[in-house]
Amino acid sequence: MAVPEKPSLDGLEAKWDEWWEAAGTYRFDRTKTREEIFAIDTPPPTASGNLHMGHVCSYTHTDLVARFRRMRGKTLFYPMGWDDNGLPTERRVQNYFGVWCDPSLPHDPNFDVDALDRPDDRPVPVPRPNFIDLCERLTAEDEKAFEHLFRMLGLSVDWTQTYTTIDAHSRRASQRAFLRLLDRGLAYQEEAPTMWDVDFQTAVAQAEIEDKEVDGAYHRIRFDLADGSGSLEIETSRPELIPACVALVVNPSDGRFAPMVGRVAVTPLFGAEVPVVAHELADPERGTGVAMICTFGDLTDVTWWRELRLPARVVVQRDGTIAPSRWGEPGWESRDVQAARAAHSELAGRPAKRARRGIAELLAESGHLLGEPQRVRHVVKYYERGERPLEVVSSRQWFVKTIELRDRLLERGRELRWHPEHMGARYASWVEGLNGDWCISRQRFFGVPFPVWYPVGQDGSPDRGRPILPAETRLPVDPSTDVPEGYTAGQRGLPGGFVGDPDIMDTWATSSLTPQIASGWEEDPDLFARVFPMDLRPQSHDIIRTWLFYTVLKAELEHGRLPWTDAAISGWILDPDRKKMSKSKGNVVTPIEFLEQHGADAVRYWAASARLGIDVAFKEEQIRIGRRLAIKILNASRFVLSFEAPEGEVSDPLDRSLLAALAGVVEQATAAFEDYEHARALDVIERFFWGFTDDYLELVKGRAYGSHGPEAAGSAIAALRLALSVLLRLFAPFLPYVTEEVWSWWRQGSIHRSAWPTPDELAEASAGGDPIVHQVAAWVLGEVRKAKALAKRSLRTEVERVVVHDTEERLKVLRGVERDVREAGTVAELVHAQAEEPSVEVVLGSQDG
RNA sequence: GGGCGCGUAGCUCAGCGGGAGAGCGCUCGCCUCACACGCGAGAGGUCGCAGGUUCAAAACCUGCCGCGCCCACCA
Repeated sequence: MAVPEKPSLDGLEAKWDEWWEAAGTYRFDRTKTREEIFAIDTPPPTASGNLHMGHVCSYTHTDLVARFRRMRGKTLFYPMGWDDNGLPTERRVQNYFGVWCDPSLPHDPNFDVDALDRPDDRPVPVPRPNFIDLCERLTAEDEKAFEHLFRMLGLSVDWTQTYTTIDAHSRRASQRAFLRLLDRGLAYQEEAPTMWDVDFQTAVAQAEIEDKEVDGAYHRIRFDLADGSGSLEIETSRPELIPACVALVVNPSDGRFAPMVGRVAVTPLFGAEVPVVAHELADPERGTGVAMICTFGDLTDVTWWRELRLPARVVVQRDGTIAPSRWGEPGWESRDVQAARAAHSELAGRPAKRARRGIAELLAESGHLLGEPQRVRHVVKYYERGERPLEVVSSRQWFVKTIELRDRLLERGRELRWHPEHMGARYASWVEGLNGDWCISRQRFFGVPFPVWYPVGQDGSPDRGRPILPAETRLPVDPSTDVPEGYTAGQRGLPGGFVGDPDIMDTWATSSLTPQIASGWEEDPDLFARVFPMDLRPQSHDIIRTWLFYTVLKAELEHGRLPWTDAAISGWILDPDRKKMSKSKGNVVTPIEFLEQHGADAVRYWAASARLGIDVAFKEEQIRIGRRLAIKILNASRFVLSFEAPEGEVSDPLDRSLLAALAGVVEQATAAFEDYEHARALDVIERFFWGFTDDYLELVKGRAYGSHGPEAAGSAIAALRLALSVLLRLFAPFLPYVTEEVWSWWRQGSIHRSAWPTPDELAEASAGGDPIVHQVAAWVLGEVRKAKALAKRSLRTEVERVVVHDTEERLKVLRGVERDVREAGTVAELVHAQAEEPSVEVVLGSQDG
């Protein structure tokens, strides 16, 4: 036993992190069976980003669960991942090395980025495999910094189980999953209108789209009927799409326009004849009740176009500009081709927004624009990282079937245990609102390529209908540099040869496999059987529709089951003004500073006091409170352990009372942890602990020092030590450093591998103990202290006499603890008086300075 | 428009059918042999509003107001 004279929190992080690493305290034990293992699907943080207090908070939440389960006897499968696959890394590598990824270049085995030929300042094109190497190299540095922070924070991760989302293993898993879906007809490619970002020039999925409210204007426009018998009016915020108009639509039940259905209107300026059609989705309440159908203004247009079998006249190009005029060609017939060309030439080449102003002028001149455009604020779809509104563009993309699985996915959502429970509603509303299959192809460069080649026909064009696929054993492949079976490299791109699919997968196509990637799916069947499906997915609520949803989807498609049983959803950390913390607002504080300044336990205390699922405002004050608690544990422990372990056992009613109350705390804390209510567990434990130090310790101090003989002292000391052992273990998940430090003063091994306390281990020592005893004693002591404080006297002041008025029953209880109360309150005489209403009279002694 | 969550002391929040609570902050006092990085005490609230259920409502029901988020709409 070595209790330091002046215990301190300083340096505990470095000391114990090293010790735990050396001792393998958190190492996974793969000899255990599935039932003995608790497996966590740790969120891989984005490399090339920054870790902020939100990460600290949510990763701590997960660690609390891990440590609790470990002490409950489970072996933890608690890996870490780094998400280095995606746009952030791509951009960072481009800027850092001054390169860009060109998948058309062949892999260069002797590539050396420092020896690149740089004739000017322009970025240098780099083959994809080499670009991926650069990504791995650069992100390795981030990952080191992240690991340092997480270690310092005390995450009980098994660092030997680390993976990254761009490494060969992850690419293999992503490609294997894709090939299997393809084989089963669950993945397919199709030329179809999809949401398209005109700046990044890639297709995007519904999950990556966000709404933004922007300025716009409604233009009221007149369409004349072809036979000259009248006209219809529509309202649109996108008049530049008039050349793409292929029909006008009204609701079939709308009596106002019933006679119009089936007739033909003429588009203003362009003179194209378009039918007036009817469809349920046309809303009689909106605008004029007549809408123009364009190819394509939004997804409703796509639905109309598809269901009503309308022709396509596409005018918006992939870069967001208006295409050149094609009036007069087949499908672009006009009553006045010259006029159509003239009008179109005013728009061609312009970005949509500028074309809009141009056409508004033309419409005003021609008299088709009715009144002034009406300025409005309206909602437009944006790519989450994009700067311009999304367009709907027709292109060939890979899709994964989701719509036909909707009911099963909803069922899985109900099967999953959500913490907090109401987060399940977000999943359900997302799944219910899905409007199409998952578009998984991206026209980007850095990411997992599709493991697909196409034969090139004699005309030199690839036959996308007959993909050439690699055997699973060849994965991962990069079709831009690898050659399919039966071909030679020289045949790439030539008639009779082959060509690789140029696209890469949505980053979520890989992230959605984290349970499989971490578990060694198809590569380590033994490990897989022991940890999959996992127990817990921890994550924040903003990525329920992406990470959580796609992971459920992939597991359903591949395994027909949930990838985990429980999902723990963390909230966000807001700055003290309750605004979301973000880099752009410049209110992000670096976690490492807080860890250095206050200590990991203090920071963890702050994180642990936030419940799952709720957004919390960041208060540095809360961290200081955590530090205070850690220091208090240090000092209280030093005091308790300053007494030699006694011979005797717990016999005093006060001591038994305390331990009985503690047994109740153990029960409550355990139940709270089981319910993923770590904040409630901490609250219960902490509340007891402060009562323990403020009241119990003061009450038994004298007795422990031997004021009433060795037997009485022995009872107190035995109770103190037992309580300390239990309390340290209760605190261990929250404050791993200080509890380990104290544990090392008097126990063998790591506290984090010791057993979580149970009421059973307190049963004998607390037998017959009644919590009321401790309460009565603390009450009388409190009244005595109050009298001293009100008299502005020192707590050491002698009290001449205390008269306690109370019921016979409680006075009887008091008798049993009287000596402790008198000693703690320095009371000379204690008198009992029976009464219905409890009260305490305190007579202080003469002034004693 | 639909859904979810939240409105309790100056601040952050717990309580969710029978005493209105904690911590911080504030005020006053205390070097008491574990701790002055501490200890003790005090002040401070028509529990968003209005109805209803109940012997009893901060808690349950209904409606309203306010805040946040998710989904949908984007003619």
